[in-house]
Amino acid sequence: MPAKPKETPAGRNRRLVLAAVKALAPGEVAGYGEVARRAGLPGRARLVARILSAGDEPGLPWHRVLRSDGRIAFPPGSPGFDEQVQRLRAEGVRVEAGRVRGQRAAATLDQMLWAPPD
DNA sequence: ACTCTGACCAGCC
DNA sequence: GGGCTGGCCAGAG
Repeated sequence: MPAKPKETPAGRNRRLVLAAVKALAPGEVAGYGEVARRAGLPGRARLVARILSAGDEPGLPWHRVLRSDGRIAFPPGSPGFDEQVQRLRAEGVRVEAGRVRGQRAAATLDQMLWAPPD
């Protein structure tokens, strides 16, 4: 076989992030930081945001990724905002005023850090 | 190489 | 709950 496509660091990170997002089950939501952490890239929340904004990878459940406070990342009223809300509701996620109420939406930091394992 | 800009986050006040 | 600050780092100009 010809030359192997030598994966760049950026390409590797992208692959890890995409995998972490794909791992989210329908109805499950996670914050950008949480996704980054699961991808083995703690502190790289912004990288996750950038990768999602690229919009590649068809079928990627990008709508399951929220800000750490449970809010939609898009400005309220924007096309992306509306679409994300619709997709989430279609999966049974409760969304009110741009805020996700699903149990696992990382309610508050306190709960996130001290929440008992279910 | 340098500056700006982000679908972000956590710590503090 | 709200506002500011510093940290993160990859593209674009």
